[in-house]
Amino acid sequence: MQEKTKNSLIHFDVNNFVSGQSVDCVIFGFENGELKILALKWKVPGEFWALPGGFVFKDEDLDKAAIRVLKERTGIDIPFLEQFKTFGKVDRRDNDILVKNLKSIEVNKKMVDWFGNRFISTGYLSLVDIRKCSLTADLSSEAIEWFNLEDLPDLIYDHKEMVKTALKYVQNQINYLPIGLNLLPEKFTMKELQMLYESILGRKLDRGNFQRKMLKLEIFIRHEKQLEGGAHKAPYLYSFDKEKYQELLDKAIGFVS
Amino acid sequence: MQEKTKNSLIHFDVNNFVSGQSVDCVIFGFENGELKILALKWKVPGEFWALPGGFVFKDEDLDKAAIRVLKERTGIDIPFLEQFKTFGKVDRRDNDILVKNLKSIEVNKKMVDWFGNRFISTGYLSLVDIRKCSLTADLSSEAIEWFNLEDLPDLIYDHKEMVKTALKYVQNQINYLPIGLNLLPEKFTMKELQMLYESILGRKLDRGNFQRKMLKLEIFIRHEKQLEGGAHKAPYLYSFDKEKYQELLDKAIGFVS
DNA sequence: ACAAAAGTGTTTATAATACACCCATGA
DNA sequence: TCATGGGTGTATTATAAACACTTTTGT
Repeated sequence: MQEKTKNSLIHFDVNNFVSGQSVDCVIFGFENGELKILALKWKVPGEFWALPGGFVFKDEDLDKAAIRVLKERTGIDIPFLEQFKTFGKVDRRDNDILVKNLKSIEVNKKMVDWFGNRFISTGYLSLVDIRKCSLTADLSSEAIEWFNLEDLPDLIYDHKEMVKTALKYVQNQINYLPIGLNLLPEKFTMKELQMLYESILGRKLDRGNFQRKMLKLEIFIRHEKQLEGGAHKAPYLYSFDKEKYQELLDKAIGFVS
Repeated sequence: MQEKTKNSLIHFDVNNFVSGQSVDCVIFGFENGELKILALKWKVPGEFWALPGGFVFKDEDLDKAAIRVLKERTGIDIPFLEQFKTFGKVDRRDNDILVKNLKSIEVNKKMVDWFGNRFISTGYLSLVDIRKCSLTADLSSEAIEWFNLEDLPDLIYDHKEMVKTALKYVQNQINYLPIGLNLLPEKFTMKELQMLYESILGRKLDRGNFQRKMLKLEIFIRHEKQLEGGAHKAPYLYSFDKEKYQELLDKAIGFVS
């Protein structure tokens, strides 16, 4: 894009956007048995981390805006994000940080007005396989990084609250919806799936019971054993039977209604 | 706030509002064993029914706006509404209806622009006791009415979808949260509570099992028998033990997290 | 042979479901 | 007294939870 300037914020035309409305994305990733969250570092002096977020075009569906914004800001290209809550407190944006940000870029009057506005932000979430994501921070970001839940840095505005809410949302969903299709590699062990569940729920589960409960769902295909491994019995490899997985999703959603 | 902006569409000053953002309320009521929904009829030629909705003041939290809008448009004064989803499709508002509405009022340029805008609307819901509600339609409404779910008339825009989504939301919640405190009269029979559940879930439940399941929650106070009644054994009257009810609410919410 | 982790089985407790029985009441 | 609906009991099945036993594998 525009190479001559260091910050892409300067170039966008506020007239193209719905004023006062933004979207923010909570992206959960899973790797090495750990649940992680994606954050961007602002290109301003100081340590300002934020969720990937952005604005909504006037002729764009809100859901579509979330997908586009995520793609633009992180490089992650996924066809669906789940809306989980809209954040509408008047003072949800911290003015000090805002001013700092504005000063760091070549502001014009219109931009100041735009950023000075009160914004209502709709939160979207998704769970992704970290290894399938090639991250590309956009021009307004200095860094992009996966953080473990426990050592997530301070986030600007109410973004920390967004993360908490998103996590609760997923924890709740996990009770009646299958999970893992886009989070785990094609083939995985039951141990890996269990670690995913444990990292989302934040507690240990019984190995035997977990295995039986999962297999009873009948959404798995069992493959040959994996050869590599430690000094122990080699575990089976599974993959999702995508048809049955989708059926279960549909059934569960239908059941709720 | 602004006194004269209070009720009528003609008088309100669009400058006071966040542009492009609205709230709509799905209010469920319960009476005579039937679940009902509140709708307003627009003061325009034709039959245009809509959910009670409105706009958000620039210095007002989104949650607060929903409470105020409901009060202004229906007279219902409740301290809390539950946000369930934000509707952000570009074409969610039907332009024909919109134009009809604009023509029926004394439009000025600013108003036309305002209503011509694309609006993103956040849906809020609540469950209320119909007998405790004294309804007062606002000046922009010709009528206000409770409708049975089955004979709900056509609603404008995407309001029918909002109702469906809200209902699913409540059906889902009922599985892990107690319900009924603000929906039933102070004293009620188990039969009445069961009818409430059945009307929300849309299916019959077993009488004996329902009773036992409820009583095991230990959130009820059992009173003396009701004297009136048909040719049968008089049922017990119950009321909610509000402390324990709240405890259960908190516990369930805490459990999800 | 042994430790480690996988696979599977057993036991117990709890919850869901279906339905049966008796009781109180007004007509 | 009898039909009606209310309160309660029981038997069956399903699910959850805790934990034990056996198997495979590399060292």
